[in-house]
Amino acid sequence: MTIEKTSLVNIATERIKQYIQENNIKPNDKFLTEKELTDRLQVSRTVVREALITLQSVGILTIKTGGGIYIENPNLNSIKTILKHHYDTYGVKIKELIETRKIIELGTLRLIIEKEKKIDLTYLRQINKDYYNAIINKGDIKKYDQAFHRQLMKETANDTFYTFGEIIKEYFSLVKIDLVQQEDELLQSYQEHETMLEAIETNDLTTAQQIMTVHFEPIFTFIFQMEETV
Amino acid sequence: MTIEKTSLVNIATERIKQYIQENNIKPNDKFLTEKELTDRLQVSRTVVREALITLQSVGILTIKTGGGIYIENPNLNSIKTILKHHYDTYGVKIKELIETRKIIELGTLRLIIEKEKKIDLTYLRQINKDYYNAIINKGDIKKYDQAFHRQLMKETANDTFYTFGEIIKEYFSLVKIDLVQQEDELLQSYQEHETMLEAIETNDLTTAQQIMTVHFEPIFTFIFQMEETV
DNA sequence: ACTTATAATATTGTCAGACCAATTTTGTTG
DNA sequence: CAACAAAATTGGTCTGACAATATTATAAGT
Repeated sequence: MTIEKTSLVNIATERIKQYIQENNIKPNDKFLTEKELTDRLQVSRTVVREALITLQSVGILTIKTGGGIYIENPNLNSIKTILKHHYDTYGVKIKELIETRKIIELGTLRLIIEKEKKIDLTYLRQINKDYYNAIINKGDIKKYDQAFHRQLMKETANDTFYTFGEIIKEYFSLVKIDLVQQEDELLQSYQEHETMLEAIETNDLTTAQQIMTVHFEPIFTFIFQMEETV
Repeated sequence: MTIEKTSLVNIATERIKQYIQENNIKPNDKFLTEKELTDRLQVSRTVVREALITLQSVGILTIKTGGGIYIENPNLNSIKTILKHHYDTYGVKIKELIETRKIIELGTLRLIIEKEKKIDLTYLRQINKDYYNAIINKGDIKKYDQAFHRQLMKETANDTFYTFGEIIKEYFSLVKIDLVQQEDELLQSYQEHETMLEAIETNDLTTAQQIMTVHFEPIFTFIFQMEETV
């Protein structure tokens, strides 16, 4: 497919990846040392090191000074790092990002409701109650709002979707939007959460998505105003 | 946030990234040479090289043998590479991936229809016509089907969404699904495309999404059968 | 026997210098 | 001016050395 320019580092990198897969080496396992790799691959330590650094930077393994090399956990942190640089360097159109986020949230509702299995609404209601208390007591509002939406995504019982959702949320969080909301607006937000849960309970996708759309409106309004003033 | 263990390579990597951003160096621009970097950063060539390789592996720059170092285009190919390894090593639940894909496609329709601006339906109809001909003449069916869905995503006029969609599609393409469809099924697929375009034309989101759901049914059926036989 | 402190060893981090390979630049020639 | 050749530039790989850190082995004390 892609025409890879052959270099010893590239070859070494591929062979190491292959070795990890074929030998079914698990995350957190200790990997071979640099010396063992130079012996096996018959290349210089320079080449081995550059290959290892490449693999480290894409989150496949971690190198611990003096401690050896280990297989990294299959989190997608390296993707987040890439997106962060992408954001810092090229920026992103905030409106586009919010639209994307909205699509994900609407999709979350669809996946939940289309699933047959009933979800744990009690926990979601608990989170929303914490959210309510945070509003009243001037607590960490954002924390519980995020927890609510994250838990919704988890309830899709779709790890793939959840992972992509997390990546987009991470990307989203790079945008610092100071959406100062009054208490009454926040309470309405709390109420929308509640209504959404009811809609989920009755498998009413249309209503749930409608509420979610409303839920996103303040932020769209905010962006619209920002773009106007500029 | 993250506690970075200080190493010269890490420092060099960060400083190079910073340099790129501060000096507003554009993609495809020629960057400093290894020598210039060793002079500026006052570290050995080894450290500079390892930093450069790190940055290359996350798609920030490319190193051309003998030709110098260049700023990479802001594509997200490195993310695709990471996902590919992730897929090869840990696999993915196909059903989850298809669900995710479906959410994206449904979101595509929403974004298009919620936009005020009219889209270029002529081009989409042309692609679908090519799709039709491919079916009749036993041509490259998949190609035109993919082109159709990609063009739809483009019409959202949301680069961020499009990019994420492409990443998911790329991830999706790793799964080799041999969905052997008969000519009549393919023709129905063609017809669904056509109906979708009509729904878009009349801003009928509900119908458009309904057709898209139907459009995905054969593949879900296929997966369901596969899971049953196992 | 068990813990703790210390020494020895292993492993990664950085450096310097050399030579090779690919590319670019320069110079020469027609 | 164009085409080719030579030289210079630039990245690719190797070797050997020493430093910094982590791990392991050893010895001492209870």
